[in-house]
Order: sequence, then structure tokens, then C-alpha cells
Amino acid sequence: MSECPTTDRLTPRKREIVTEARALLEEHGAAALTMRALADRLGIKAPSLYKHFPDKAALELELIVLSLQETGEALEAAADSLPSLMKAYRAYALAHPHLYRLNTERSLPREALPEGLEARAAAPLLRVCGGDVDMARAAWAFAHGMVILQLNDRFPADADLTAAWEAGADVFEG
Amino acid sequence: MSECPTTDRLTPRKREIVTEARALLEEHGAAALTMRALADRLGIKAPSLYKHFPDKAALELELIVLSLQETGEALEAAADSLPSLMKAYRAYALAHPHLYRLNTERSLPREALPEGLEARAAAPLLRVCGGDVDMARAAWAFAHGMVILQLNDRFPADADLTAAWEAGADVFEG
DNA sequence: ACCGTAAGGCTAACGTTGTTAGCCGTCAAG
DNA sequence: CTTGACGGCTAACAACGTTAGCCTTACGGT
Repeated sequence: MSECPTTDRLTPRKREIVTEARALLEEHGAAALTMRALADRLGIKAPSLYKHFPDKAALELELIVLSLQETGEALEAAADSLPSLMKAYRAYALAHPHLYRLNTERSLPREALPEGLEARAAAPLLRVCGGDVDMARAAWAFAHGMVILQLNDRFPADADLTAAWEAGADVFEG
Repeated sequence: MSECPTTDRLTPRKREIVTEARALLEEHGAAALTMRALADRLGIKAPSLYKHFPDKAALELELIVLSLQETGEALEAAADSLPSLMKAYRAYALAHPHLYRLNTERSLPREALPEGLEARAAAPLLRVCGGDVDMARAAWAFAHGMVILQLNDRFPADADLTAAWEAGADVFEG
């Protein structure tokens, strides 16, 4: 009945593993998220991880689930206006760069995702856009573009990204 | 004196290798771009590649250079208005998804890039924005966001991306 | 004509990665 | 008491990027 993904989805041990995986990822980046490194951190050996997850992708999937959940909550808490919501989106992404990258750089494994999670994460944006899905997607694209280009160091070092953000955000509110 | 990157930068053999690397990437994706697979395609063995490039990153750098050049040319040819330029950007990216991803998903190794290449690729956009760098960056972010979210399959399968693109593009022209 | 050297191949091998096979201890339920 | 699930372990494999070291070919200078 209860359907909290973080609590229901995984056994306690699995949750411990995911927690350490997240810490490893957030502290040292995607390249450091290795089955052996993760096992080390847990005081076990790498092959033991496969007693809990079929492969690394399954483990990463749980990180994606976490990220989607938290994003949804962050957006929900700031869903009074589009600029406010977009700001919250950006803040979350910049606060968790590696997690955000992991979440967005692969294609979404929708079949494996908890039912409704994707929709729930997107709902606040859609609401704030008055149900205009096209505008919602365009705004999302802008926000994601700004964030990921920054994370990937694609803007010149001297670029004023706050100003660029404002320029885009202004254009999107009505 | 002449400074054409594609011609000057590399010896003929190096250019052959880059050409095959590009073909491999575009045909079969980033995961297929392996030193051994590339060598196979060239009829040689993997270690021989290191006679021409110090490592795989150096090889990929040349693909990034190619991509930046071609993007610059595509934008130049469509730089009569912002919507037209953005459309050209999108068209190039969608026509070369794997190359585009390779180009944008890492951080730019600026020290190793030919002098002025980055600026030259960005120039048409800046011009079309009347020198408003903030607006130019915001427009770029939107275009990149739309493209990369699509390439990464982040939009629902039934999403009308042309409509979303138009919604965003409308908002950006003035 | 010779020799040196650069260019460009080769094999063998190493370390790291994800992953599999198979074994063993612990512990609760029948 | 035993059986099975749970959750560790070691040994090993294949694929990856990469290095070391050897060999052939061809060309330019003396």
C-alpha cells in the first residue's frame, strides 16, 4: 500500500549500499564510482555487491531514482512561480553536480523506474506552466542547458552565468 | 601562414585515423569507439595507434575540433536571424548525434584546442544576438537543452518536440 | 654507396574495469 | 535438525586503455 520508493523499494542492506554509492559519487565523481571502490567503502569485496544488484546499471538506477525524487521535492517546494521553480531546479543541480550528470547524461530506463516517478518529478513544472506542455519542455530545456553547459565547463571562464540565466529566465516568464 | 585546422594540424596518416574514428563513432556510437576496434578498421593493431596519438583523449580531441568547425560553418551559413541559426544548430546536432554528444558531454580541453576555434564557432550566434552575450548564452542553453534531452531520450515518447522547439524559439526572438 | 634516423608497424604484457562461477558460514523457520 | 535464504569470500575471465621493446622500410646527408 505505502509506496515510498526509498523505503519500500529496497531492503535495508541495499539501501546502505546505495547510500555509500551516492556518497562516493558526490564526493569523487563518476569515475570514482567503481564496484571495487564501493565495496571497499562498505568493507566487503566487489563480487558481493552482485548479491544485491544484478549489475552496475541497476545500482546507478537507484541513484537516478533518488535524484528524480529529490528534484521533484525541490520543485514542489518552489512551485509558486516559473522563475522560482527554475531557480530551484538550478540550485539542486548545482548542489549535486555528479548526481545530476549521472541522471541526465544517459537515456532514461523508464521500464525500470517506479511507476509515476517521472511524472511526479515533472508535475510542478507543468502546473506552473498552466498545463502548456510545450512551454514547460522549452523552459526545462533552457534550465537543463544552462546547468549542464556550466557543469561541463562549456562557457568561457569569465562568463557571467547569473546574467545569462536572468536573461533567459526573463524571456520565459510572461 | 595558412591555418586550416583540418589540413595543417595533422599529418595525412593522422587524418586517415581520425576519419575512421569518426565513422566508427557516428555509425556505432561512443561505446564502439575502441582503440582496438579503430585499429581493426584501419587494418593495424591497437598499440600502433599510439605512434600517432599519445592517448585516446587526443584522438577524441580531433573529433571535437571537427565538430566545432562544422558547427561553426553550419551556423555561419544560417546567420541571417536567430531562429534560422538555432534551427541550423539543431539540425547539425541531430544529424550527428554521437559526435555532438562527444563534443558536449565532457568539459572543453581549451588549452589543446586550435587558437580561436571556440570563438569562431560562437561568433555567428553572438552576431545574430547583436552582441548581447547573455542572450546568446541563454539561447544556446535552450538549443543545447532541447537537443541533448532529445538525444538522451528524456522527453516522453509521445512528446511533440517540434512544438516545444517552436514554443522556445518564439520566446527567444524579439 | 653508406649510414642514421624517423615513421610506422608488430607482439607481449600490465593494470583496471565489470562480471561470473563456485564455495562457505550464519541463522531463522519448518 | 535440517533446509534454505542471505550474504560474504576467492579465483578467474574478457575487454579496455596503455607501455615496452623490437623490427622493417624509406629517405637525406656525408
